Amino acid sequence: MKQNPPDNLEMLRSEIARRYSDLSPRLKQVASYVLDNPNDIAIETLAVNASRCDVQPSTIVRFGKVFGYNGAREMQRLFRDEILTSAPSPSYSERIRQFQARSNTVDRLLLCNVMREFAESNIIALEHLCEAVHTEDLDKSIELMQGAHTIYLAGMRRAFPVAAYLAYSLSHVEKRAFLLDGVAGMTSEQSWMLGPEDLVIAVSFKPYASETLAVVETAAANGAPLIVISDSRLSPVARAADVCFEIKDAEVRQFRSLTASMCLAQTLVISYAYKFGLDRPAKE
Amino acid sequence: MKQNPPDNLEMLRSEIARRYSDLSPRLKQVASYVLDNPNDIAIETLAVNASRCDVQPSTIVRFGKVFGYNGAREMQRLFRDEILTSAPSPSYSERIRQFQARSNTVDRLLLCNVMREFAESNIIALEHLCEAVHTEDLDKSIELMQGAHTIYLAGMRRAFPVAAYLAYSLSHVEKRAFLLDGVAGMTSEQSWMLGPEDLVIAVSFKPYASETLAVVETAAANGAPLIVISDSRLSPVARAADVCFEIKDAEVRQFRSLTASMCLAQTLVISYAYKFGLDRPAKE
DNA sequence: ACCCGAATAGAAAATATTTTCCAACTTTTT
DNA sequence: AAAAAGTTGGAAAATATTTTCTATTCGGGT
Repeated sequence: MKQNPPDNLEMLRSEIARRYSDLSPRLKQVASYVLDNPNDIAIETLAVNASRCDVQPSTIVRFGKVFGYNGAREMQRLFRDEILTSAPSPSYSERIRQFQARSNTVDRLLLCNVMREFAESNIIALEHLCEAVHTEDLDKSIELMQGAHTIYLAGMRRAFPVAAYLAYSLSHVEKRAFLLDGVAGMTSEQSWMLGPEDLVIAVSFKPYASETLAVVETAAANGAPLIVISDSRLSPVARAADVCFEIKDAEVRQFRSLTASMCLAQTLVISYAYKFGLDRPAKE
Repeated sequence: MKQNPPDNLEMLRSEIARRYSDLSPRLKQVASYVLDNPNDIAIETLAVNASRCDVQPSTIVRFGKVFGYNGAREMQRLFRDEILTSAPSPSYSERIRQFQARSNTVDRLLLCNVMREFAESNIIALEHLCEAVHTEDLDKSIELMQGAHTIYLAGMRRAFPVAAYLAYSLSHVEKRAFLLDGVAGMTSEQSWMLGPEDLVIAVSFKPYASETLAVVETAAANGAPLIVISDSRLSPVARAADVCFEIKDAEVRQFRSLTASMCLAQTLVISYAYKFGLDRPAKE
């Protein structure tokens, strides 16, 4: 038995490729299956995988031992970790944790470090955003935006800048947009008029503002379509949404940023502008 | 027990969201864990997942049953299938190559590509930000912020979200902050009072808003310190600034984003909060 | 054709994981 | 304040999965 089994997938894969020709026939069968179907190895049981490559379960165990592991399970762990750390959704919280562990070792009060820390957290959030947002949701949103006579934007407190940005940039692509800003406490006066031909985009994060919630409820009651941008699909505002974007924005030392939300807002507006045929949206 | 448990992940996820508020406390814990960590549910064992969301294994089984399955295993199957079908797992480099090939030939208007393009531009802008901002400017800004009795924020049009965000987050670190929002065209009424003991932070980009310019001039006339966030040192608002940050934000298809500016804003507030001795800034 | 060592299949044993069940506890109702 | 209904923790039972072990097969060398 080998002393140092490969401890990451990439190493294991090349080791398998390297020794392939020395393997016995059955082990070759296993080898090619393993290389071709890493996800199946990660997820299915030994028995299932065995029958898929037409081999006994024990053969896979032997295969694992040949490459230095104590059994098939130990080898499977590598494939599982690969999914957890990289693939589709590189567990956002995990990456944040790793990043924070790193940035703890440096003097955190040096100003340029604070800046760097922010920038990097925001970058991670942006990378995550691309993976987390479903194309269908974007599609549906654009469709709703096209169909709307007027788009009403709701967002208080931390979400306010996002709503404001949406209102601003929508008017710049020549879409009637109206910010329910609650000036003079007139949110309800501003929102009673919205109807099925309109659209509400509500932005709301953790301590969900009651005004925003009220707008959402009015929208639902009046039959107005609703797009929600929030931090969880479990938020009270997400309930009645036709489309709900769940945004995990960067958090640095208890402070959440808006980068990812703003990026989504931008994407919505520009996609709308292009799809609507404005090849060159009005210069902002 | 329900007759038709959701038979694909997306359905299950929205069902969980829909019924969230009716669930018991422990089941809520499980619900948010499940929505946030689909991959862990797919791969780790019940016991591991249970301890991750601080619950007994049996609670997860109950959770599955509440949603109509015969047990946790049956629900887990959905998460596993998602991984198996969504990632047609050829080797990683292979996938990258495929993606690039696709995105070069394919309609660049495909929505996910628009999103990716934005995210990437913003990432580049953030990376640039770290290099472009001088530590001395940050230092000096923090000092000015500390010295100020009240901080006035000015920003119209595209810059408005940044100013709004600053106003919001400054009040959350217990700094008197006041947004000169121009409601009712009262900018000048709002700004005559600012004096040398205060501080103005003005945010302004290309077609420089006259209101912002007016605020800047009032500040200069009244001897109030001034920090400017703008897209050029040569902008009219930058003239009288004590500190001027020159921000090159991402531009995608004629549209400028605010990511870098927002990131700088965040940095200013947090740095201030920490330097000022609030080891734990008020939760936002 | 026979022997020998390596490779293999398959069943049995060991281990791990999930599910069930019930007593204890909490919350709500009366 | 007591009873009822619902929720929870935890241990025991059931199930599934992996690993070990041995008899058998296979293939090359004599």
